[in-house]
Amino acid sequence: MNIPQPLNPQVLDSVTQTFKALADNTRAQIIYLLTQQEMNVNALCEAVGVSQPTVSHHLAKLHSIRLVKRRREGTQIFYSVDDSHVGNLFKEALWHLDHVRKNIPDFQFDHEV
Amino acid sequence: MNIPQPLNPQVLDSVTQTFKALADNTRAQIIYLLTQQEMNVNALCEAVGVSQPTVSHHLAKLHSIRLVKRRREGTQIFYSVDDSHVGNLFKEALWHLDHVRKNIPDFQFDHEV
DNA sequence: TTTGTATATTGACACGTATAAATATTTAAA
DNA sequence: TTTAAATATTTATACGTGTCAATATACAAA
Repeated sequence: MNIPQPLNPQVLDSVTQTFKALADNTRAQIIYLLTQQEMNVNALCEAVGVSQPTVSHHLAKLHSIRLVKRRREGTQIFYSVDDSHVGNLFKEALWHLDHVRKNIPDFQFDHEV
Repeated sequence: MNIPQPLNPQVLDSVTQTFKALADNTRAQIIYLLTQQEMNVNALCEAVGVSQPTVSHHLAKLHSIRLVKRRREGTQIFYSVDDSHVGNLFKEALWHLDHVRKNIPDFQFDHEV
């Protein structure tokens, strides 16, 4: 029985960083909203319900690993997801949860998206 | 300009929990190995390079949210990924990183998987 | 330049969690 | 029942990070 080769450390780090970016309620909500349409910082603050510095802090992190891109328009800055894989990541997660819910009836998962 | 409706809190929590499970080098490596083939705890310890209690701790977490399933064979317990979406999540993350690498040449990402 | 608005950065704090050592549990074999 | 091997649990510790308040910066209008 041969053991499969582990993922090389640098790729592993990159993958983990990507998942870390989505592993927080605030950032996940931000990303979800941005998969729907581009939004500026203030709109995100109201929609997500956290302070402006907190939203900016998260956006900086998301932008540093290229999960979102930005576009200036006067004093405002509009953010949007950087590529389609970001939305796909979300979809796969939701599908997994759907799989779990179907196979384990009393799993805590409220099903309206 | 209408603001999209945020993801409902319970679904958001579930999604975030799923990403949290992959947002750690040790767990991500474990999941990656298990997408290749089922393995027992000891084999995972050696392959990942952390202590047995640590591996068991992570496996318990991964199992609690149904990312992995287990099968007993004598004194050993073999773990494997619970459904195909788990592997797909990984693939989407790698594709995103590939997209980043292509569009931003000097992005720190070593490209052999 | 001055004023106002939008966004970014800094600093401090509280909380979650990854880790290993020690211990407990489970199972099979003697 | 005793012994050994595999896995799980408990405990304590150290580190990372999400949050907001205060402040700084960028831009546009007057």
